[in-house]
Amino acid sequence: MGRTVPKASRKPRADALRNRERLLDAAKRVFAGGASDASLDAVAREAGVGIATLYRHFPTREALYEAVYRREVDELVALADGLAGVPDSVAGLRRWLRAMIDLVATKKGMVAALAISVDAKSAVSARMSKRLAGALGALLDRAIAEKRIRRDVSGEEMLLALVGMCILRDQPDWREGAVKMADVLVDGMMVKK
Amino acid sequence: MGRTVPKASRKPRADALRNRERLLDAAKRVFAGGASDASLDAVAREAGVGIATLYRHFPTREALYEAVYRREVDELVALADGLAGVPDSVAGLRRWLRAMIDLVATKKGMVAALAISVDAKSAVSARMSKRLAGALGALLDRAIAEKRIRRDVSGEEMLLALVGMCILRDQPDWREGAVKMADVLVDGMMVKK
DNA sequence: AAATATACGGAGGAATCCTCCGTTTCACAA
DNA sequence: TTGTGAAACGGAGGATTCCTCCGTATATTT
Repeated sequence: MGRTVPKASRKPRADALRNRERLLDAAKRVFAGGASDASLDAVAREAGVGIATLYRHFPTREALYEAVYRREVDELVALADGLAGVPDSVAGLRRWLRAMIDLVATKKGMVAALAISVDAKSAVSARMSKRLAGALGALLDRAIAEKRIRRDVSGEEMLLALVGMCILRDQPDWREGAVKMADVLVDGMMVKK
Repeated sequence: MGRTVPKASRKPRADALRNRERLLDAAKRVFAGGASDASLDAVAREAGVGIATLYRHFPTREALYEAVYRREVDELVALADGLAGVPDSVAGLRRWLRAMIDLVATKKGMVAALAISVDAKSAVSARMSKRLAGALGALLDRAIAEKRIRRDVSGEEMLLALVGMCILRDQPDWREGAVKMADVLVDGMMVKK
């Protein structure tokens, strides 16, 4: 019996925090161009840190992705919150989709991360897409409540379609096409009147 | 100057043909469940053939994909030809999209193959998506000519969107969602009247 | 300063990719 | 048939990446 709580856990070590930051910076740098399939060894090397240290901080590739892109996901979620107050719900929806595409356009690595997060066995960063789907779902729900769009498309479905549309393509004209298709998607969801 | 054609090229060797077949069969079997990232060593092993033989017949992973899925692509192209004669052009379009999704639903490995074919540096099986985009483009063009859908979406763009929407997802309800989104896409493309 | 919990680095086994090269087999002609 | 050279074969092995194990080093606490 006695203390099932082992210890009053001490303060985290300074070198651990420092290395975590270094790894995140290195990962951002390495994933920047969309090379999200870069070797983790390379990331560790770039960070000037042993490979074991990387794995200790981020047990899986997805965990690293999640940490790297958490901030951007946060931003998108916040944006959705902000857009909830906009008068025109459909316009808000369109704006959010555009923001999502924009972000993806700059952080191409994130798309792959998202894809992996959805693509099977990744319970870890599935949370990332869950949150995005939730944010998008809220926007959809509002437009649905106003009877402006059909009600049988979930945030998750829409997000998958959007991400899917972005995931391919390396060409420069990439963004425009994605925006266009996103708009088409919204057009298709609007109830005819 | 006689024969610029070097030789009256002899008949291909029997063992070469046999091994090619074996490799294709093995690949079909191995890729069946969508495990299109299976190791090529495994495919060679399954075929009971040396790894070098695999690489000799299919220099790249994409070349193997293309060979495996050529038949299905042929079918879709043929279907598009057939649907060109259907009275309702938009209905034909919808039917083709559905067929594409159906095929993908059974041969999940093909999606990954397609994705890879689009995803950068794969000149080899880019042909596969080119042909599909062409087939789809023809259907679109017809509907455009009849002024039934907007004219600024290309076959390639639409295919990318569709494939993207399919590429994620492992859940059983997968197909229905994809069909729904494809319909939404078409709805969004129809000119309002 | 000593104790100890915590973190570090890198060696190294396993898997995969792909090439090189010596050996074997087949198609064709004599 | 049999000989011969072109064509195909197999698998060893170097390179890369993944991930774990474990001995060493260091920060925090007493």
